Amino acid sequence: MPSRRYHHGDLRRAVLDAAVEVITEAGPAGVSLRELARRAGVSHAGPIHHFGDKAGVLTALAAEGYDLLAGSLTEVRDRTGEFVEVGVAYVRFAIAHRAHFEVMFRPDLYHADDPAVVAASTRASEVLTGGVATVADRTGDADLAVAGVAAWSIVHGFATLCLTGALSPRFADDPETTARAVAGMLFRRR
Amino acid sequence: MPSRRYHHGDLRRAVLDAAVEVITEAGPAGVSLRELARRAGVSHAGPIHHFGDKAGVLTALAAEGYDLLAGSLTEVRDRTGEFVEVGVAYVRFAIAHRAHFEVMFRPDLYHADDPAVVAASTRASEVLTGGVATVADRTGDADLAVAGVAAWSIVHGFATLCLTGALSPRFADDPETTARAVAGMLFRRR
DNA sequence: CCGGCAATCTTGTCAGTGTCAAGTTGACGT
DNA sequence: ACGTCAACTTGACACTGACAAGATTGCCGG
Repeated sequence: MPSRRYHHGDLRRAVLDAAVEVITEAGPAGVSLRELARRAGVSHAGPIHHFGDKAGVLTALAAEGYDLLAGSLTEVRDRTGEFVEVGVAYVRFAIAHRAHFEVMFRPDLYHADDPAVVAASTRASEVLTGGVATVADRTGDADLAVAGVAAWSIVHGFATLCLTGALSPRFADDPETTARAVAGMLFRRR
Repeated sequence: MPSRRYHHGDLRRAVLDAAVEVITEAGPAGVSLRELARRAGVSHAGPIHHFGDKAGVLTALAAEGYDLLAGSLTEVRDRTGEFVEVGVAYVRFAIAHRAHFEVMFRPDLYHADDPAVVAASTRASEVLTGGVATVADRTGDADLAVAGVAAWSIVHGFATLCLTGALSPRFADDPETTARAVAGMLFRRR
């Protein structure tokens, strides 16, 4: 068994997977290029060829995260047609893909101006802020754009508070249900 | 002028101030103990005596941040009596004390179980979640605790999105006004 | 006044890290 | 067979966090 072939095969993916592992275990601050290389079974400078530098690894992870998020939100919107469920899906994504999420909103860790990242993040935010038009604001006269920001804010804030452990266990233990209740306070379907 | 006395005078404060500077310039990831020591004008191991380790510096910063936040929220609540303004104050704090705020909600960067931190953070969250009782939920029948989480979520989310640069300039340029509108969508005074 | 003493800061050192330059391997087209 | 180029290795350098040991200083009791 060639446990150490010269060419890895898919080092790029292996490094990203290792990054997810490490971040899950120790947070984004615990990531080191050399550790990722070790887990992927290559020499310490192997990953550089694929990502340029450390920030490049996290850039790829952020782009992948925004892509997954946009896809997930779109799917839920098209399947359920209920805007509140899109918000719940946002929270579900943050918890299921915690490592990605924790990197995505730390622009100081990666190259935030990367085209792939901005494209994917724009796509995700548009599903959220745009979908607002499909529900009734409970006052009926609010600015739709402001409502979009409000929707994004409330689900993003809830997700962040969940992940940082700021919420009491009563809410953190069943985040999806809590998220539905919280999001429902802001919007409700017609 | 003794530009380099052996005893600094208030190294602790100088290091914390330097940390705020660095974080403002390069984010929490750009902080290095040695750089802080350099800016404070002491040798590379000077700060360790006061903070134990690098995480200790950020722990002190987080505790200070939660303290400032709790004080600010309490002051606004007592002065204005309007809950929405407490939310606006939360956002104002995040922007005015960006460096503190960016550390506070990254528990992987510091000793999150530090007594001073948990005490101050509890104090701050209680002002927010507790103040909900003073306003009317617009449906009139929601769980107050859930409403507290919603309030915290929406202002925290908005603050975070502002700081990460995720919002369009139209909203990011006057965050306080936008925050008032966003918070007003969730609650309004009786 | 003065002698220790503890807090404060320095110096030296170590393993670990990010990044670059140069070399090595191997696959693939011609 | 041969060149070529991407993928990876090896080696090096400056920087970092952490620790140990030493130097300096303010201070407090006598």
